[in-house]
Amino acid sequence: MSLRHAVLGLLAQHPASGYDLLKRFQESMANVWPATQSQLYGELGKLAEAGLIKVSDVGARGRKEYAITDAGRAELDRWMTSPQDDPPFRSAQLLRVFLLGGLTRAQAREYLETLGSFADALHARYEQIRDSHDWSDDDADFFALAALEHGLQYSRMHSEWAAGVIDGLDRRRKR
Amino acid sequence: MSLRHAVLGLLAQHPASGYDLLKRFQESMANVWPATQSQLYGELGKLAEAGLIKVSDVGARGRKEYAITDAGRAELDRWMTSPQDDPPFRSAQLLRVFLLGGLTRAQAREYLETLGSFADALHARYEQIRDSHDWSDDDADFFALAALEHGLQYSRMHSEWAAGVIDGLDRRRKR
DNA sequence: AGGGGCATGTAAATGGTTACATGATTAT
DNA sequence: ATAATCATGTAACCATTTACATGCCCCT
Repeated sequence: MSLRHAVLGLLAQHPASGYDLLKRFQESMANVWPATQSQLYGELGKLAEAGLIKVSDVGARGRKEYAITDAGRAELDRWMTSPQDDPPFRSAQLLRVFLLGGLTRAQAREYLETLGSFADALHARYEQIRDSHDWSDDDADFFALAALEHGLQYSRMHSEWAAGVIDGLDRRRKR
Repeated sequence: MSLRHAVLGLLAQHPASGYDLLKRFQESMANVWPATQSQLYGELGKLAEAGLIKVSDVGARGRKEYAITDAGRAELDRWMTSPQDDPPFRSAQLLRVFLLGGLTRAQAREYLETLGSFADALHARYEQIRDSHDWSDDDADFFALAALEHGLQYSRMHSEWAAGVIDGLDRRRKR
């Protein structure tokens, strides 16, 4: 149900076409909630059918501009204040950690090193976004930066955690 | 594809019935990859049909014990060393952060406080698991503790991050 | 005239959620 | 006897992924 609300939230800022939304989406929210082009167009259709958005203009090349309706605003508001029914946290990386005992020590160590590298690469990517984008001081950018900051802190933590587990493994081995 | 491999990984440790697996699963891996009873039984059926596991024994009350096959071991091994095609990270909580600019300052602040409280509650739950469970010093528990440690670090980081954003919001307001 | 970007969709398959449904055994 | 626990499944629905498919408009 989250993509639906992401779309609703973007349209609450101002009307846009699917194509517009896709671009705005991919360079911001897609980092915390990936979605494909087909999914986005699918949601637009469903939202329109449900009366939460409506076609506000039709332009060249069949471009359809959508605007949020009052019902849509109400639904968005409901969702914004309901973090308690968000989908649960899932991580295949951590799932694998539970099964590392079935691998050799060398393989387990290698896996943890890979996780560390992934986290470092992600951190670098986030830094690059932070430094290359030019941020305004409006609310939207303040919150986008807050989300980015979360990514920076998390990738750092993740990398350090992996290093810590490797240390623990090495110490274990020596006993 | 991850639940499938979680099941395979548990069966690689030793044979078990769906019912056994469900219990082992819910108190460990379910924290990083939730799954329901129906899903688990469904996967067992599909895995058996694919020849990755087989029924190794049938007991009272229609109890079916499953064991991993060689093909299953091969598939597990492939997955264990392929973190690069894990499903992407998703967080509805962070998605909402991007849309906080559409709320009043008070509402945005309240939302961030809620996130902080959720994180604190999660941290407490993890501490409780750490302290109430009695851990052996075998590999399985070493890695389960490593995953738990990740949870502890993450919930702490998340809470502090939320507090930091609230601070930023308050400072912004004063200018 | 042709290429790149604008613009929208459909279909099939897979995975996850929720709700329902049933029955056997064991311990008190 | 009866309640708790053991034990397995089905069905409908929704979300996500992947692949396919089409065509217009603008700039050079």
